[in-house]
Formats: sequence, C-alpha cells, structure tokens
Amino acid sequence: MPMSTLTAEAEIEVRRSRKGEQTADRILDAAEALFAEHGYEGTTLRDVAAAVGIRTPSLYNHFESKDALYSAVLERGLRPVRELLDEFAKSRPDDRTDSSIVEGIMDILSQRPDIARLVQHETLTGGRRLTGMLRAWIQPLFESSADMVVNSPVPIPWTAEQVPLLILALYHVIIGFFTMAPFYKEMMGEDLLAEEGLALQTAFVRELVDRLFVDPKLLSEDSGTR
Amino acid sequence: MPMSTLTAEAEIEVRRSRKGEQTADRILDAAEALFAEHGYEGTTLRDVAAAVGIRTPSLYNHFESKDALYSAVLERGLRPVRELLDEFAKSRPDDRTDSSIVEGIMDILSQRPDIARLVQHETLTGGRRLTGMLRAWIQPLFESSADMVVNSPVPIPWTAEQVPLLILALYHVIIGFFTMAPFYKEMMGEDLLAEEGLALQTAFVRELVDRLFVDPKLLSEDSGTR
DNA sequence: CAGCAAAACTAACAGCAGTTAGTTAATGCC
DNA sequence: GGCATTAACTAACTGCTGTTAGTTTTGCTG
Repeated sequence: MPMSTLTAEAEIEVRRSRKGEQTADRILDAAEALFAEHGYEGTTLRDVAAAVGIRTPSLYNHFESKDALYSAVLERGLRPVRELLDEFAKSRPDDRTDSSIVEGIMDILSQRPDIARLVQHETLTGGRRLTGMLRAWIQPLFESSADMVVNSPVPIPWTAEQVPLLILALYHVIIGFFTMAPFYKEMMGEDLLAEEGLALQTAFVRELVDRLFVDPKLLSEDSGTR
Repeated sequence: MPMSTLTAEAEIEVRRSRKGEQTADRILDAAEALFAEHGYEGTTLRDVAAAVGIRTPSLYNHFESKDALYSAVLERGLRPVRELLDEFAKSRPDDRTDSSIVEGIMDILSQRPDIARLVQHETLTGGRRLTGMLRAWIQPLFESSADMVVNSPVPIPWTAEQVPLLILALYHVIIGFFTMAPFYKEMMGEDLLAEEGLALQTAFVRELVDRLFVDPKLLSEDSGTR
C-alpha cells in the first residue's frame, strides 16, 4: 500500500503545520533566548519548558534531545546568514561592494540580536557545534573576502598580512556590538538595541568601513566613494 | 593571649607560602584555563581537580566553594588590568596618549589570553559576577575615555554621539582577537597567539588607532603623528 | 460522533553536580 | 624526634540534570 503511506505522510505534515509546529516554534524561541543568555550548559530543559509553559518531557515530542534542540536553534538562527553568504558567493565579483555583506549582516543581527550572542558562545567554547555549519561557510567566506580585498582594483591601505586581521576586526566590531548591548545597558543605562542606537551603529559601521578601506592619501581627489 | 594569636596568624601565613599557596596557585591556573574554555557552568570541579592531580574535596582546603574559586580566578586574572587602569586614572591628563591604555592591555592579554576569554564569558552572560569588580572600573574608564576623546586638543573626526561606539569598537577589536585565536587556529591553521601573530596584531592595532583618531583632512601637514 | 494520531501529562530513574564528615598522611617548628 | 596543623584522602549525601515509560487529553478527519 504505497499510496496510503504517502497520504499518511502528507496528513502528518498538514497536521504538524496546524499545532505541532506552532509549539515547536515557541520552544525554539524560548530556547534561543535562554541559550543566548546562559549558554548551552547554563540552560536547563526545565527552564526552556517553563518559559514555553509546558512540562519538560513534552519537549521530546518535538526534539529528540537537548543537543538536537540546540542544533535546531542554531540552524534556524543562522539560516538568514547562510542565505546571505550563499547569495554573495553566487554574485558576480564586480557587483560586490565593500559593505554589501556588512550591512546585510547588520540588518539580520538587528532583528535577532540573540543570534550574535549564540555565535559568540560558540566561538568562545571552540565552536565545536559549529563544525558542520558555520565553519563550512565562514572559512571560504573569510578566505574569499581576504582575496577580494587584496585583489581589489582600488589600492587598499593595508598590507596583505594585515588583511585577515582587518576582517577579523570588522567582524568583532559588528558582532561585539550586539553581544555587549545588554551589558552596556545595565552599565550605562542606554539601550543600544533601541531604534536610535541601531541607526547610530549602522551609520558608524558604514563610516568605519569607508574610512578603513579608502587610502587617506587618495582622499583629496575623490571624497564621496560609495 | 593576644600575642599568641598574632604569632599564630603569622605562622599560618608563613606556612601557607610554603606549600599551601603553591597548590592554590596550581588550582587557580587549571581553573583559569578550564573556565576560559568552557565557562562557569561548563566547568566541573572534578575536571579542575583532575587537571591539578588531586581529588575533588581537596579543593575545599583552598577555596570554600566553586563560586569562590571562580571569583579568585577572576580577581587574580584582572589584577594587572586593574593596576593599569588605576595608574591611568592617577596620571596627569597631559601625559596620556591615545594608545597608552591600548598597548598596555595588549601586553597583558598577550601574556594571559585566557583572561580575555573569561571576560568575554562574563559579559556574554550579563556580567553578573563582574559587578563588584570590572563594573566599578570599566564604567568610569569608559566615561573618562569618552570625555578625553571628546575634549581632545586635537580635533577628532567623529561626532560626540559616535565616540562611545568607537571606544566599544576598539574594545572588541582588541579583546576579540584573543577570544577568537583558538577558533581561528582550528579553522585557518595559523596560531595568532604565536610571537609573529601577536607582533602583527599589535602593529595593526597601533595603526588602526592612529588612523581612526587622526582626521584624514589633516594628514597632509603632519604624517608621522605618534 | 467515532476513531486516531499528536502532544500533552505524571512518575520515575540513572548519573553527575557541588558539598560535607570523618580520617589518614605530609609538613614545618620546638 | 614529638607535636600541632595543614592538606591530602575515602565515603557518602542531597539535589538537579537529561531522559524514558506509560497514560491521558487534545484536536483533527472521515
């Protein structure tokens, strides 16, 4: 009975989209927030369940383990980033601008600051859970970015050795802003993740990129590059 | 018997410096490395004891709890930073250069990269354990740095609103380098914490500071500022 | 409305966490 | 060398963790 199998599967999918996936999403939301704040080991499944409003074993109706839940959180959170990078990789080198990725990532992280903190937790603990995911994208991205900068038609005011450090620095400026925001708010009283702060930071990063990638010696002849 | 009390205390101190403090230091070393890599919750006292080569309960002869051990690690690790900041606060404003703190911190973190990762773990989880320590130094440092930059005799090519973001960015460039180094090594195969990499990064940061704090429009008249 | 799967629940378990009590070995001083 | 104190050890406990088994409720479909 091959047909009944097929329809059964179809039915399951339909139903899941009704209620099952709804709570699965709620679980992912809660888990994302908790993992982002307390890290993997610091987050308990009881906390996740409590945040969702269900009992702990019910989580296992949607995810087969804590590890699988964490992976799902990471997968869902990083999907927009992956798509952005894929798009970038497919694009013609001529169409790429210095800040196309930069601003794209700023947008993504602005909408979901927890992602930034998740990634930071990962890289801090050695990124062993990112192996299959981020590592596969980050490494080529990093290398191609370096190539791109080095082989840029416009002369870059940095040596080839410095380019990886420059990319690393830019990465930290961007992602660090989001990871530090809650701490900054508690310390300084100002919420950097509010609309105003985000706009300020976006403009700041844009200006930073401009200033770091344009040789100051060439500034007199062409002031408005981008 | 007040005298005997005094001599008894003195004796204890002398003895502690013989052997007790030796293993206490070994415990701190092992704990620092483990906390830096796995965070507070991800580190078990059994792991610490095993790394030292003793049984778990023996740790309690030197530290009264896991929390106390962690605080001691943080305290010892941040002492050089605190001393640097104190010195900076006492110095006459005229003697301060843009990069005096920057290079000092680079030196400290170069010798003990784990400190950087410890601090990152803290700020990621909200920095609740830093309350009494770092927060008391960081906040004034941050504010005075901002004031210093804004009121600089040399015109700064950033608006007053952008200055906190600039300081934050610099902070992340410096500390992020050390937290990312192990991950970078695993990904790219190159050890940034080796002598060569450190020298490169130090020079890079120095150049970055120069480039970010000097108005490019003024560059023609004075090229070798520092 | 009957039936059925999905998803909630309760009860419970094995393992490991931090920690304590009580004991033995090591260490430095008179 | 005897003695006091520190610091190692073994044994054990409580509480919490992720996880499983078995049961009841929910929500959709024919």
